[in-house]
Amino acid sequence: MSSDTSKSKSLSRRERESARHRQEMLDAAEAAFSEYGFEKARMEDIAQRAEFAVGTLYRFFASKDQLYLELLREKADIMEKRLGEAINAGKTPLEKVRNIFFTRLDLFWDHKAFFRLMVQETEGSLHKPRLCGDENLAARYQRFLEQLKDYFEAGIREGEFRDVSAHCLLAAFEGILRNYVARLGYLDQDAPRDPAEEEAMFELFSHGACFAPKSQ
Amino acid sequence: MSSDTSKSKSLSRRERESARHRQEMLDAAEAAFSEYGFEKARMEDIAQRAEFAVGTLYRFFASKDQLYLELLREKADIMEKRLGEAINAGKTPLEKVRNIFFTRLDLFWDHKAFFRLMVQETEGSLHKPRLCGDENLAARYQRFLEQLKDYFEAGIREGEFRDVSAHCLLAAFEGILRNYVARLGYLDQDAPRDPAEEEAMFELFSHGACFAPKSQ
Amino acid sequence: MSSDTSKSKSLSRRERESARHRQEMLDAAEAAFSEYGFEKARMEDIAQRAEFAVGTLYRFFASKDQLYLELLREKADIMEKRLGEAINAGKTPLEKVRNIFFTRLDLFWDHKAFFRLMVQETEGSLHKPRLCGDENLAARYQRFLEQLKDYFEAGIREGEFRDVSAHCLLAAFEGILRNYVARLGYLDQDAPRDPAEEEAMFELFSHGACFAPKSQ
Amino acid sequence: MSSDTSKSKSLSRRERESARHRQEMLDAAEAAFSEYGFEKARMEDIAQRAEFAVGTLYRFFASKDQLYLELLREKADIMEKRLGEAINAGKTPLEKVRNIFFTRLDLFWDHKAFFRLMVQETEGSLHKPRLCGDENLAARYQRFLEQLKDYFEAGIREGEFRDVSAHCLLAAFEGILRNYVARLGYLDQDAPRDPAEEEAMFELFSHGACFAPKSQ
DNA sequence: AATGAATGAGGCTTCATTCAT
DNA sequence: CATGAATGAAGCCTCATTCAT
Repeated sequence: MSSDTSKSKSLSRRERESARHRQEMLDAAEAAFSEYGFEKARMEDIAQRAEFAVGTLYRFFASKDQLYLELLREKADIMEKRLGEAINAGKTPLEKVRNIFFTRLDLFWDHKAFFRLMVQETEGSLHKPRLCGDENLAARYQRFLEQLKDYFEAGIREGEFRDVSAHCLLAAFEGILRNYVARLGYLDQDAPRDPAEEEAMFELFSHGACFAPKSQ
Repeated sequence: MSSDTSKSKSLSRRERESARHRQEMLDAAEAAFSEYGFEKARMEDIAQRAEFAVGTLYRFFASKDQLYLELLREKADIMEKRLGEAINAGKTPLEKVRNIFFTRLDLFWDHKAFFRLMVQETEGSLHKPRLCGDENLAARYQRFLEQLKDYFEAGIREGEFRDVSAHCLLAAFEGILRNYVARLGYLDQDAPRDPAEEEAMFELFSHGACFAPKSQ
Repeated sequence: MSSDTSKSKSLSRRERESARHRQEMLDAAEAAFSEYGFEKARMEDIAQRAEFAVGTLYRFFASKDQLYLELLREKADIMEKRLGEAINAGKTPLEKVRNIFFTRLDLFWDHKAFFRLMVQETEGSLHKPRLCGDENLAARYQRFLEQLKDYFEAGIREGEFRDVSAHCLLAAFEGILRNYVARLGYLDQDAPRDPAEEEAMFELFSHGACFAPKSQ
Repeated sequence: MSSDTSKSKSLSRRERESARHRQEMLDAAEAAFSEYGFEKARMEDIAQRAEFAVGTLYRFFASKDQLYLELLREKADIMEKRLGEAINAGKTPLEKVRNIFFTRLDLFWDHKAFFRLMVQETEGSLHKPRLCGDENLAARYQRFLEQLKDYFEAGIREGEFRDVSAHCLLAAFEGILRNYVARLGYLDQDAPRDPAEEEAMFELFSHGACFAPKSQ
């Protein structure tokens, strides 16, 4: 990854340019897909945003599908990395879960366009062929969910979570988080970030909407 | 709403046939859109499922967009009606909210294909032109959300809900419900209905994932 | 094939039209491919010649390749049929060979455009993927050549042909015939049919360019 | 024709390099065109085979068409030269014809890839614009055929050939030769050279497939 | 001269929509 | 009303050619 120190400079002028262009295309694609959705976004839209000709896109990505896939992969890598760190930073399961919650919100604010895209395309589409590349993104998300479920299970054993089936916890967690993000990405598009609200959402996840029942 | 008793009898042979055909087309459209998504579903797919010719579709619906819209409108009407009844059946805000939760689950199990469709197309797409017909479905959903928010606000005043901002309550509620439904519609497609699980989800909404803090 | 006498008339209006249109497209394709070659002929050229829109071609043929293939198949069927009859009409191997020679010339004059096409595309291209459909046309031609070779072998045994290896006879025969046809199809495009010349060509095949060596 | 001895020495280092590169490109083009055919061969294919960049091809050849043309010209020069020598080496018309036959076979075995190309592209394509450069290759081949025809005419006058119209002799000769070569270039691609077979083919040209008729 | 990234016209194909029967 | 063949605009992709380095 960062191992070409000496020679990289000789090969680099071109290579760096190339990498930058590739990134510009991915960014343009992110914007276009996010705005129009995968189907409606035209390769020419993307090319124009990236300020390249259509043909140039095809020097970097074999097809529209492939471009989409690489975009997802790139983002997934970033998120997996940051989430991994966040998870490690938490000691107890609850801490881990909490870190996941807020890190995903951080990620949302850093990659808003991409989350719009995810919301549009991911929700029920994880099993769509388009999203199933070699390293299957759906599977990646599934794996992440499994991991998350493990924390819930651990948390239950350790008495941090109530004794509800872990996959219900998971569903509630994901639901609250994803819906909150979807709302911010669409309906309240221009609302600024509001830490208090975020805290409230997590609080709702942990303690619910109602007052605690008497005995317990 | 329901019946035009007097006039229907004179024209009815024809009218009833026509209405039946129209319904068959809507059903076919529901199935096709749900399976392929809006963009990928072809008018011919729909025609075939409905056992009509393509041209015939156009006698009933001006365009693919319009067909989609009318499908959504039809379903929205059904849901609005049943939800209205459920709401009326509840006395307190909490009861209303609870009824909404379970009635929407009932609706999911009665209109699975349609919910798949909603999950695919709705989440972030409510503002998409396609969905914005004359009577704006997005607006309808918004109106429903406003109403729901009112119940939360009332519930807060009446001490049934904790004193969290109503729109956070709303977001948590919608998130948990929608995500649960999305999961059932996609990942666990063949799982049978599980009332205990549904109850658990609602319980998570009301009392959260963690044990109640001591003092409160 | 010819079994739908009674009912065919009711279904036919459309079906016959359809068959006619299909044939018009095949004819247009024959002309276009023959004039420009497969690669350079555009689907739009074909559509224009057939006086249809491009899209209409695709109701009948799945792709340009497929259209080409069906064209070849259609012609191959015609030729196989007529050649079969010609072969049967000959008693001795020599007669069969002679009949093949002249029937192929008949076929040339009846399907000039197609022969131009064959000359362009067939010569060395029989093994090209494009030409290899389900019923492999290259294989069909090969099979025909095998059959022809059998007649040469039989003719050798029966003393009608000189004792040269049959595949050399075959090569000479095909060479003379195909080259003659190629010439007529291209260089002397407007020359009228000349039976004397045809006879001379066959005579050259049978007795060669030089006078017979003395003793033999 | 052959050498610019004086001037070549001053510029030669560069010039020789340049000439060598040009030749490498022509060879690469020969290979690519021969394998894929003119249309399907990409300039990049050629560049890669030649181990140059695409742009460099354009320093030597103005266009793909031009490159093709120059390739043909180069080969045509070689062949014309060798055929000229072969012709001169023959005393009588028959000897000349015989020499042409075998020299063209020699040329085939020395330039197999090119003959594959010829077979693919030449047969009926001599009148194609692509092949019609300034010095019109079709015309060159025509001129050669005219010359060949002259030998046949002379041979007829001198009693070496039977009294058939010279252009029929020509057609038979070319047909046998070209078809034999096409066969070797495609179907029996890996067959080794077989002098006996070659002799048999020429023998078939001269004395035909059948036994001589009694009286003559 | 050499490079190879960038260009963009042009081809194939799809599919919503129309219309003659 | 029903039909389904026909239409043609629009999208994806390829590749000959150019040009800044």
